Amino acid sequence: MSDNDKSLVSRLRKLIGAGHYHPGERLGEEAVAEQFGVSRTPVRLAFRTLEQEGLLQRAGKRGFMVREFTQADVHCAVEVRGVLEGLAARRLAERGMPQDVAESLGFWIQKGRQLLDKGYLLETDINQWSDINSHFHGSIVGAADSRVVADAISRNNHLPFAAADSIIIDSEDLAREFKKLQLAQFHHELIFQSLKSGEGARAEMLMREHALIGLRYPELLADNP
Amino acid sequence: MSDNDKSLVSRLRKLIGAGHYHPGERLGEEAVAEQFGVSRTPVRLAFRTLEQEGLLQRAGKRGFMVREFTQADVHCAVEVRGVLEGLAARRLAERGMPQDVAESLGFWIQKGRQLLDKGYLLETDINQWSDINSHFHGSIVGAADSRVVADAISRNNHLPFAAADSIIIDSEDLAREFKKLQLAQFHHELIFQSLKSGEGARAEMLMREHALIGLRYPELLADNP
DNA sequence: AGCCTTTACTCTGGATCCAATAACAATGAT
DNA sequence: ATCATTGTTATTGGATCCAGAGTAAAGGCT
Repeated sequence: MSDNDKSLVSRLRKLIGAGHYHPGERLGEEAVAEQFGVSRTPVRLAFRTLEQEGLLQRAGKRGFMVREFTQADVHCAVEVRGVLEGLAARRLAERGMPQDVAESLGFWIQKGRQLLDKGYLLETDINQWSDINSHFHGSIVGAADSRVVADAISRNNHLPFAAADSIIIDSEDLAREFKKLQLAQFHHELIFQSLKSGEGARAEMLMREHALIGLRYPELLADNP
Repeated sequence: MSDNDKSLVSRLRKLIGAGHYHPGERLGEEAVAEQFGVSRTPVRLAFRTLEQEGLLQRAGKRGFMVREFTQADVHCAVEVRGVLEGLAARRLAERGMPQDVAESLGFWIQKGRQLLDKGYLLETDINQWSDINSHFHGSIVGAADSRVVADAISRNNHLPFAAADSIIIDSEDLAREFKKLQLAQFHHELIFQSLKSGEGARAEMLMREHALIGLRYPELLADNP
């Protein structure tokens, strides 16, 4: 086996997220165990974890099935992330942002500017943006200084389409995607500003709106003038 | 064994919540297995589940320990519930409340009125209130019609002090507790009103404020005039 | 005497085995 | 012919076993 080093849960998570198993498909312990060249025991553990994460659900009285996600589910997951990250941002603003956090956020904003300043988007920029974005969001959540909040966010992020760095980039229309990232970058700067000045409510609302960027903005940014 | 019918996770959950195991205490699989008269296998499954729920955390490289919760954690968990139930309420208000939901909420509000109308509180009323309260909150979350939101809330509620029906009632001062429940009832009625008239933002804010009732209100409701 | 090394033992993770139960199929009765 | 009941099979849950890793303890070396 070549990739036994990665944990079974994360491998399964990836496969499910990638749509390798069809929604509603029933997963047998034996079958998966064999497929991964492993015994049933770790598979049983993994199934329970994936159930908790919401990727699997019990199929009647016996076994598990791949959970089906509707467009509405995607929408809700993003909105849940919005309110939770909004809470984190508000906490941070109300507590006052520590110096090192401000520096870190400033750094990632700077990186974002550098990436977008050239005025267009390349395929290779996408991963970089994803990286910048994760760090920006991660810094805020981390600085909110609450394991409870952080856990709630990370549990929600287990849904593959809910995580902050899961903006779907359409490589066919990099021009539109560029506009989207430009807007996201602008959001980041506004959020940073409000955090610095302790505007809790504003930071929260900006964060909530920012979460929706992948959902509702595409049509507004279309090319047709 | 008398109570083998209840699942191991829920039994452990209860024990941990009740403080039967000390925070930071390390739990050995063997020990717990023996204590419950069961083999190590189900205990291993249970431990992973409890870890996901946030009640246990990994103790270094080996085993699990009971997670410690600070006062700040309690506060955050309640606030997390606030924003999530707030989201549920707003969704419900924006979609328009179906007739059956309105009837159900009205019913529980009526029950609450009946309980409190006599003007004082008895020990025996506490469980009744808890029941009414769970149903009220449950109806709203259920009617929000989103498994993703409902799951996020229920995962947060696994923290024993975060659930909506975990208002700590001080039997020593039933007069103050009566004021608290009266206020909670009033919140319920306001929330109901805003839901009916489709005031999403108001419903959300009321729900968020309502969550805090167990945290910050006690001192305000003290007896000293 | 203190620190490092080595060894022994405990504990967890994975594999296999056994029992219980749910799904399925077949046969018989109404 | 259809439904019910019974028997068979497949699959899951629980128990035990084995191996590997981690921790603690003891002994030796500086």
